[in-house]
Amino acid sequence: MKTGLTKYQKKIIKLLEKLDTQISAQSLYIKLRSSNPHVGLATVYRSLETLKKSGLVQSRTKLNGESLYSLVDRDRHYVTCVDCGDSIPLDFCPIKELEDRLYLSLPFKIFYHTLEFYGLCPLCSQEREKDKYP
Amino acid sequence: MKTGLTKYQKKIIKLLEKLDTQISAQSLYIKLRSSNPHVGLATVYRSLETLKKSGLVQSRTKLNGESLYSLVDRDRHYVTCVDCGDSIPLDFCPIKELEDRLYLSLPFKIFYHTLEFYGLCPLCSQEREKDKYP
DNA sequence: AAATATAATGAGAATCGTTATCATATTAGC
DNA sequence: GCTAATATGATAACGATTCTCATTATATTT
Repeated sequence: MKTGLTKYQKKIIKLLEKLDTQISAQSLYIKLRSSNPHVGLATVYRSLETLKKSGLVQSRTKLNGESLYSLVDRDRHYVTCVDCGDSIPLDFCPIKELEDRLYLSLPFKIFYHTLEFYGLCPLCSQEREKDKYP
Repeated sequence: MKTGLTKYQKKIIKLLEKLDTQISAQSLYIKLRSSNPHVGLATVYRSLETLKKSGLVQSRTKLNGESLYSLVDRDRHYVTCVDCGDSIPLDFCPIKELEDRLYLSLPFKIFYHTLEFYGLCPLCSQEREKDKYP
């Protein structure tokens, strides 16, 4: 057998496929434990690291420093509030075409991209107005 | 005097203007200390946090979890190697127009955006080839 | 200007996600 | 099956960031 992927790397890929959402390493660890009670946290981090380097998994970092992982083909982007940290997904990606052009023009083998917008969500915006005129 | 910015917030803005590059909170702290020997690290983090929330400063997160800060108007983006972590800047931004459209269509007050491409840099790509055929 | 309230600061402890260590277990090559 | 290489688990260590709290500076009131 020569898949190049270890036992847990394969389990993690499967899990990410099933979940079809971004998830933190810690949460992934919890989920993995329910069917593999002896798996260690380090293994999850190591596997994700390897999968990232092999171009199968991508990550984005939340404002609090936590990383969220997903399969590379999830081309989804977010608008994030700098105040409360909440993210809402966008329903389109304007980058695909550009990525293809970059792929040709740079000596870089591009696996994926992240695109995020940061600002104030309606609620936090509203809170600030309240504070101004109490 | 009613600028809304504290003493160190102003110093940090000045410094970021002068540097005209992204910088970590820790490095900013070092630089700030050379002219303000008693400043505390917590103040730097607090100031950056406040400046971010007020839309004057932006940050992006490196693969190792460290945040880099810059003034919001630096519309620069990067291609980052998932292997060595090195980033090279792009000399254009394809998002500006989109951001304006988003600004109108979303109930979000958008301050800035981040856009990053991840993949393998030429060197790391080469290393892997070597490993395959040693 | 003095008195009081409010916000900012500094020093260091605490937190938390992540990474390194190392002994053990598993897998791959022969 | 035997040996070498790789993966794993438990836990310690790490590092960036945040929190705590006593102190200081700033703003507001009198």
